[in-house]
Amino acid sequence: MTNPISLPVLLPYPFKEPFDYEIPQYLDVKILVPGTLVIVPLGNRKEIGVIWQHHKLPKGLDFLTSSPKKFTKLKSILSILPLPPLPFVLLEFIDWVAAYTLSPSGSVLAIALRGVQTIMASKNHPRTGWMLSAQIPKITRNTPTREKVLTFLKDKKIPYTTQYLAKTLEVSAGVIQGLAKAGVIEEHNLPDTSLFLKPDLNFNVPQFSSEQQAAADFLCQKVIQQHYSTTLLQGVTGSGKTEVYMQAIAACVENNKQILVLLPEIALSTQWVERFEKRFGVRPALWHSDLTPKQRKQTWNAIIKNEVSVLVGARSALFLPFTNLGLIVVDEEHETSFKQEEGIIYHARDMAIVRARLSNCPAILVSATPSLETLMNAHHHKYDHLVLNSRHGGALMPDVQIVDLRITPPQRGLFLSPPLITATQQRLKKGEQVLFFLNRRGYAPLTLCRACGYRLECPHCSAWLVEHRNTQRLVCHHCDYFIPIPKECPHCNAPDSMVPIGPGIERITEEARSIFPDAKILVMSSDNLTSPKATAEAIRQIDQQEVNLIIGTQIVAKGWHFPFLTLVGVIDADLGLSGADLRASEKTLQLLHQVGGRAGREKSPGTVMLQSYLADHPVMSSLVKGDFDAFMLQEAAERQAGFWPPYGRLAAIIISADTNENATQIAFELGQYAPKQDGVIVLGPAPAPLALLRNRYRQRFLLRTQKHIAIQPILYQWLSCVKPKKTIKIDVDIDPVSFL
DNA sequence: AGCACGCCGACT
DNA sequence: GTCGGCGTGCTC
Repeated sequence: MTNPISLPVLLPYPFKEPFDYEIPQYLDVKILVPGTLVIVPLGNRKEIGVIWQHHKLPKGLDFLTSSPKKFTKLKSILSILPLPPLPFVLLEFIDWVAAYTLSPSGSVLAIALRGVQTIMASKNHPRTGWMLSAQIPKITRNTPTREKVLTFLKDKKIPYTTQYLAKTLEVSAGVIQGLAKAGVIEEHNLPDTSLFLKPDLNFNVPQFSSEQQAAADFLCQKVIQQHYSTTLLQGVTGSGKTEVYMQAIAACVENNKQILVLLPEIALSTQWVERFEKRFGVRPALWHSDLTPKQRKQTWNAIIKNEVSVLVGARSALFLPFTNLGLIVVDEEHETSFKQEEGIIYHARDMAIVRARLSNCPAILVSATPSLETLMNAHHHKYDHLVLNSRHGGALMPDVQIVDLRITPPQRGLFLSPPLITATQQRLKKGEQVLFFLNRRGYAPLTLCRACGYRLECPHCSAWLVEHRNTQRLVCHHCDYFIPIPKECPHCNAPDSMVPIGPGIERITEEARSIFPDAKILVMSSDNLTSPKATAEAIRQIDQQEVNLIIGTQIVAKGWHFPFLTLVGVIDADLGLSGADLRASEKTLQLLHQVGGRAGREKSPGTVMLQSYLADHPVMSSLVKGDFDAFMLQEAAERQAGFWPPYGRLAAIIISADTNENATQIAFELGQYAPKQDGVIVLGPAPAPLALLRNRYRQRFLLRTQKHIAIQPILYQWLSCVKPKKTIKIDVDIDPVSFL
């Protein structure tokens, strides 16, 4: 076979396919393997691209037929970046994700290159330092300053930078330059920071119960086999799941393979890193959107050079150029924040499994409350299933009680019921911690005029404005709109007539302050914990028992370990059950189970009190009985009948436009071409639940197919029937989890 | 994505 | 008459 004269190059921009570029004489074709990072001309600019290759995608995802080449005059590749090529599996993975999510592969590549781009911008060469030369030539002139430098470097095993030498030895940079010129010292690359030290596997091996040991052994076995597999590690809250899978990480490090751990939120990484450090004596590498460009570049480079063994990160870490991946762990697998909702819409948990399959390595999904999809896969033996039933260190599962608000309601206009107040007082008196949970930010979710009934609504979204008393504002939770709290009704001008309806955590905090005046209260919501640092500080205050009453939203339901917490009060257990969301029950159960799981994780037993008007709801009885799986199986049975996920495939099409007319018009047009075939159901068009969002009018379709029917080719064909104006956007959400 | 080109309104 | 708004289309 003769050498090709051109090669496909994929650019990190919304292009469906790679472009072809000629290979110039001065570049060796043999080193231009797929994955090689190159600079190519694009229009009148220069861009980073990647030598691509057409991958055969599995049935159902192979619908993209590449268009016949019409370009005759090709431009040339300009140069090659001095970096190892992207690993082959990453290229495959990018094409796979692009096809699955119906996005341009260039856009997916852009996620994978978010660490390399800065290399171009910053002219940072690898940092170098100085060491004594192997053979020291006779020094021509030996000055005191030169002597100082030589004495310092005498037995040094690592290089020191010019800057460091000049500063600590109080000599000028010229002295060092002079020594270098004379050949007395020579330049060496600095070792790539100490960020990526190898874990010490025996640093602190935990004591395991027999149940934990068996699970750890099983996972280690999987890691040693190095084949694709997925294991669900399901352990009740506080069962020591993390320690168990860290054992698998150890086995993988011993195997000299890389490990990727995905967490749903960067806020959790602080506590996770601490646990990791306690176990292995070093810190893992980190990857999330808050890294500085420098950290990003360092980590990316270290990954592609195979210098990192363990990396913990958020969703986008899936697209890092691991060359030698041996294990992927998805912790808190059920968390909906694994679903990326903007740009490329993908579910990191599902894509993690794809990545593991392509890399032929095991994946571990970890949760106390697995998602229905995962639980069903385990039940149908698609996944291995490990269960940890008892809490670590002999702690007991919390006692869950329903506070029936029909029988013991709070005082009028207030939200804490007498039983919860009494229990809280008892716990606080004993020196224990209490948590009030309400998944609602702000003071009150709705403000209305007592005189005319007018409700304050966001002008840009179909949503009420939420009062935030701390900042004296009414804010929209869907866009950045806000107004000062009005003194009079904007509609009828009645003075002092605006009243807050319903509770948010600010209001609960106010109530708690008056009922428990001596309590040391800590509020935890995304409003006051705006950085991982602030979150870490809050966790520290809880850990050190500087606070004893914690009032929080969603954020407290994460995998925190609060050893002194013994009572959890759920202010409104019914919240979340009202929506028409397919997953309303599942999500509520998971959330309440997780919050409840924060209680009684050490010596003192914990209690969970659920304030509810729906005491007979199956979700409530499941929580009381603690039979999570039974409820989920019941839920699954109901979905099976209608081919809802996980028994069928679901995709949402969201049309958004500048005017309602444009949105409905294009929705109508698309509706004309709706696919009609057996096993395929189209719902819509209908206004999306958030019919107006950020000034965009939204219409929605839901497409549901039976499991054996690939949904992507159908969508691809359907959507190619219309070519909307640039101002109208059509987004596809495969496997939607949110129905807004 | 970024950038050029092109067609309409409101200015030195 | 031009300057510049952004809607549209193209990049191998």
